[in-house]
Amino acid sequence: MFKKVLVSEDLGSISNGIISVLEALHIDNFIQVQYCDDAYLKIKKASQDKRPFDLLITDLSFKTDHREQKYASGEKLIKALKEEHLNIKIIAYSVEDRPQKVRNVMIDSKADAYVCKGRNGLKELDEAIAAVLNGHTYLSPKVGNALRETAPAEIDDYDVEVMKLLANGLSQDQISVNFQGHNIHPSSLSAIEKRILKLRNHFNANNSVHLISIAKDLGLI
Amino acid sequence: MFKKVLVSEDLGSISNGIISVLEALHIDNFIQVQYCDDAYLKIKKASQDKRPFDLLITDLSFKTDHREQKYASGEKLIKALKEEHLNIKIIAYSVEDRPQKVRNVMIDSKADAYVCKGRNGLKELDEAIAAVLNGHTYLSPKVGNALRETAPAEIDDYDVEVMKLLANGLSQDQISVNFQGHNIHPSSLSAIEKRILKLRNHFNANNSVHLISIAKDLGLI
DNA sequence: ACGCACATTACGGAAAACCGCAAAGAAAAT
DNA sequence: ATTTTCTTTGCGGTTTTCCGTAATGTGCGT
Repeated sequence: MFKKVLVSEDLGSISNGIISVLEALHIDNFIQVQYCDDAYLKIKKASQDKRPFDLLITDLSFKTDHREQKYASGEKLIKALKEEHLNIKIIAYSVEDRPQKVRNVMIDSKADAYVCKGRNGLKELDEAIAAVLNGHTYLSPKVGNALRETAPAEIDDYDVEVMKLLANGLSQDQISVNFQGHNIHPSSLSAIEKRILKLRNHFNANNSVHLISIAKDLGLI
Repeated sequence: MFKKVLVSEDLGSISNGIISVLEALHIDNFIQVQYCDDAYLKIKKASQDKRPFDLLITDLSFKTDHREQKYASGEKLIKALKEEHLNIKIIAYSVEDRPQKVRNVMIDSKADAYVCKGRNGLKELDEAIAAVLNGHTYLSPKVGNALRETAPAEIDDYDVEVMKLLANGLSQDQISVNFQGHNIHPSSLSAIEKRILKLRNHFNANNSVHLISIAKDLGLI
């Protein structure tokens, strides 16, 4: 079983739940942190001291406050740790259940498991720990098909930026000018139009207003 | 101190946290449910049996699943209970921190306290229980000024309906037709235009997209 | 160098949004 | 009944969005 676990989660009430799972598994060597940066520093330090953590359970979204954070989200933390190929298993524990998000975390950031907070969250977390321990990956049943689904035309950073500017009240023309000013390409009005059209089709939106409404609901912007 | 408490919250890990607070207060007569409808039924039943609950701690948003729910959200549950003037105190416990939402829950649904989930959520929950016990209301510091802010009273149901339809992708023309079909007045295209203009001015929005983006952020729609 | 696929830009027309002002209607006051 | 005021509707003109299509550019393999 895992010997040393780090729990990164800013809501005190939730980490309580995680810890009850750990205790049920007789894991008593665990530490809690509330910021991604703290998690990163503690893991690095422990590794250098030859007393490494072997499991990280982390939330994805953290409320921002006054403290400046280098790793603002769980994804970034996970990706950073995995890129240093530290020998640590990572379980993402999030309310987020959108396939796209799950894909990002599992494929891009390379987490070992993705557990959805929900009615069965703690039970699934328990299962995830067992799976990861045995070198497998794990996905909550709710998002189990996220990786198999036909990857829908990716929504990339460019798309998100366009939608953000739209939501901030810029006209397509202004977005074009904005992109030219920031050397972002493509930047022509025509290109902006085309991209918005692609997004509208992708989300089955009738018009720009509808599109931004949907994107907001999905938490894309 | 409260004698009998109901906790309504669909995320198991969070209700664990709530319960640890209750236990610290030596309240051991509590029941957990994961659906608003269950909460309503249990409270009604207990009241009829002359063993009423005297405190309800409830989340606001519940993930939907296959089960049809009469009360889909915490607000509706709170409002229904308060309208029957059962003698029960109610604390809303939510991640939501938008003033408009807080106003709705406190003023419209008539909750006794509003606690934001967050780093200090459990501590504040503890304070809220104490306040409510003494007949006071309580707001998390983060949303403490939500009720004092200049209430945007001039946004009425009609305005909200217009914005909802806009957000759902209807053109101003289609909204006009929709209103005529539902006998809502005014319904002319010109009137819709004028209303949207008023809303844009009110929220300092550049255009309809911007308006709907703002309205979503404020929780109006 | 050439052709080919794909990305980007350009353009023109129809629809919708945006904007100001005027006409018509309804309600209230005198 | 008439005036006054406010609400609702109508309308013309400009800008922006929407949509199809065409032209240009760019990278890549042969």
